[in-house]
Amino acid sequence: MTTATARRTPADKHDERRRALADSALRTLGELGYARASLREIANNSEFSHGVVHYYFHDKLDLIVYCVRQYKATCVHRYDGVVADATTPEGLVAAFADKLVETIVDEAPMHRLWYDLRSQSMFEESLREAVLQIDQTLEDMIWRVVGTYAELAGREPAMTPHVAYGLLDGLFQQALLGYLCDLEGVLDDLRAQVHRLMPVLLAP
Amino acid sequence: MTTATARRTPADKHDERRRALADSALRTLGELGYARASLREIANNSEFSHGVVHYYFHDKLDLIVYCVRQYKATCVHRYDGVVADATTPEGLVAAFADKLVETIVDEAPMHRLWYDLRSQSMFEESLREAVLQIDQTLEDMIWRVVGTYAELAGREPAMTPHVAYGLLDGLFQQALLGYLCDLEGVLDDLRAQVHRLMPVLLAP
Amino acid sequence: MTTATARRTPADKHDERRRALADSALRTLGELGYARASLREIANNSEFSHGVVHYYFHDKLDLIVYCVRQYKATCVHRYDGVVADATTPEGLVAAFADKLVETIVDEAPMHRLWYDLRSQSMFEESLREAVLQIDQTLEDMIWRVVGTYAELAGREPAMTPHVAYGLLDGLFQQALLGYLCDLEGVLDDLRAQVHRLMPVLLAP
Amino acid sequence: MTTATARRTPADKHDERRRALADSALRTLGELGYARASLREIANNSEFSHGVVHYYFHDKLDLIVYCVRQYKATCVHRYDGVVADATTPEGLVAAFADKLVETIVDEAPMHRLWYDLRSQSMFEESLREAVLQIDQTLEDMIWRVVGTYAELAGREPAMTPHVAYGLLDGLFQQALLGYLCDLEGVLDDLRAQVHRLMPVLLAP
DNA sequence: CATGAATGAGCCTTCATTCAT
DNA sequence: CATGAATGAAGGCTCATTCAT
Repeated sequence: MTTATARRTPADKHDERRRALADSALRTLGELGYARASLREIANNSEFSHGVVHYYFHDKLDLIVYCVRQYKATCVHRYDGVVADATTPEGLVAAFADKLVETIVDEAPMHRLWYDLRSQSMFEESLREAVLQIDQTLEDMIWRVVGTYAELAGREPAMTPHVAYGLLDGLFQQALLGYLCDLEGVLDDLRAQVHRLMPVLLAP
Repeated sequence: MTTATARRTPADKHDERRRALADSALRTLGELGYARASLREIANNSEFSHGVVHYYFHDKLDLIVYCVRQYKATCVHRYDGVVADATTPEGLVAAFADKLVETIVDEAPMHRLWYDLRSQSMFEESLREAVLQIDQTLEDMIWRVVGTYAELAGREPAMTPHVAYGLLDGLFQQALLGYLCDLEGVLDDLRAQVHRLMPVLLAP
Repeated sequence: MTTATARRTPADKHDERRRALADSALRTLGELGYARASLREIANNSEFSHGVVHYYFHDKLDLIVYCVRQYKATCVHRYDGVVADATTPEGLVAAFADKLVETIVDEAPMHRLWYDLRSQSMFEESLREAVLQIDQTLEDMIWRVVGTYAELAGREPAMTPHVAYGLLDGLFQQALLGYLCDLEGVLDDLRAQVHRLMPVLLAP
Repeated sequence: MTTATARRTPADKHDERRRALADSALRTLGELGYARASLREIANNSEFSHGVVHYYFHDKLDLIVYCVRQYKATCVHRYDGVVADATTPEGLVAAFADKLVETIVDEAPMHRLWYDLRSQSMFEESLREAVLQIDQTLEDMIWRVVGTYAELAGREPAMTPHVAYGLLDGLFQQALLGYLCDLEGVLDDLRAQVHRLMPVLLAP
């Protein structure tokens, strides 16, 4: 029987280290982007030594994919509360839009890192599998929101999950870019856009 | 009298050279992306020497911005024919959707380069001005399509140019990624999605 | 007979061009020093084209030597007035010290260029002849001051021209360095030092 | 118990490496001067690889400043023996003059490197602090000689440390230049000049 | 004569990766 | 296991010099 105080297996420790390393690396990666973040810089900004990175990750690609996967794994639950707490379609839309705006403000570096990675995957074959997987979980996440919205509204979604995700992601990306460029009003615009878009996603 | 074949001014030659250099560079850039395409590689894949790149461009950023601007300057007229030739709203949508699919097939490397550049601009301040400008011209381009579509349909657009562009760009990006990942049916899907989305862009 | 309006010979024009080019180059050279001043930069900061430099000068060394020679040729007469106008030994010393201070303020870039060149000559064989020649003319210049001073004082110099030049140049160089480093009081110090040193140069 | 042969700390090893690297670099630097000595060449002329130079030094400036500082740190004790062993003023002067001549012969490359660096500092702001510091230690060194000389002679110095250093440095520099130019008699001249100059540095 | 386009060697620096300790 | 020293390829960029026009 495994008790709470049982000695962790080496494999556990290995995984834990990877997680901690990735957590730390995400800060640097989000700040500099994939190409500009050197492994040395990543190690320097962490509590780990330079060599340990290659001990726990095969190479830079391996590290970044792990990092983004780990980050997106938490992302995927960002709207769980929104979905769970919603009682009216309007309320859900409002909470969802607020959450979108909030995450742009709070986690802009993480989001731009994701878009960076997705862009790189268009060039780098070896990134594609991970990117496609992550994109799918994001699509699922969005679809949970849209599905709940449809239910609460008593209507049917008018589009596939893929389209719903594509549309919202396009809007989100534009807003993120605008936010990073210090453009005025992009966050309020995003909120308003989501309010107007959501009803359109449902069949009349 | 100055004929069309009159001696070109030195400034003209200089511009012409930049254009030729950029044309050539776009091939390598589209193949490798911004970070992986070294100026040496770009020069090697062209008829120019290594030094000439620095003779005509101040630095790598200058080159890539010029390249993408030049490419996007032609992009911007891609749908001019679609708009000019359209006689019915359905015809315009069909032609527009076809053109979107066509450019994914024909110019995928250029499109991923653009998304790469836009992602990098989220990290690199110095890219932002150019990216914002280009994004604006693309938005205008899309708006000419939507505006004409509304006119032919005798209805009003239901959203701002910015939103229309954001939505379509989101779809386009997903399709491009799917295409590059050899996913089945993404092109047909894109076509279908556009057919379904366009009416939604108009007020009832 | 050669009139004032006679056509200049090609050789004259050639020399004139060299002079003009050198005059212009001195500005850039004095600003950046030998190693950092590129021929392109020198040409850009002049009214001449890039290629013309190699037309009138064999290479960079040739140019800089010509430049410094030309500058030092005028330097050499800097104290002519001091010498000619002096009526008392004290007056000469005062005027000489003032002139030394003045030239540090007015022509610091030229002086540091000279010291740069002289340092480089310690490494670069091909500079030595020119440097030695210029040093000799400077020594002669200093000696004219010291000689006149001795005459006015009715005493004999107590040291060779070489030593007199070495001592004064050492002081001057320290003052120049201090001046360029924005050290306080270096100019007044130099003046005072010269006042105290000059009598020492004469036999009791 | 920690013995003298105890394991050196990593920091010690790091410093030791820097010292060894600098020692090696000084050879190339003294041969070619600052501008002409590339880091590649410096590495090639050492037992170290190219990359290691950048591992231990931040950049080229960092390296050269460290090198010259290290060299001058030993310089500064060159006349300690002269000062310690002197029993008569004449004896001190003779030993001092001999030592000056000796170091020109033995370490001309190092000395010209110093003058190169000092000249460059007139152009390059970032060198000034180090140059000023080194100059000060040299001034102190000279002053220890002059002070002892005054004591032995039972007289007072007639000038400030700064002036004494300036004068002697001027002479030394001329002698170094002459020596490097293979001029005849410069070393004997220097010796004689120092013999004549030293008494002048003292008040009557 | 004069221009400035073109060359290509070479410079400083960065970096992922390897490996002895 | 972990460290950080070491490597060497590669990158962006500068520049003196050459040469066709």
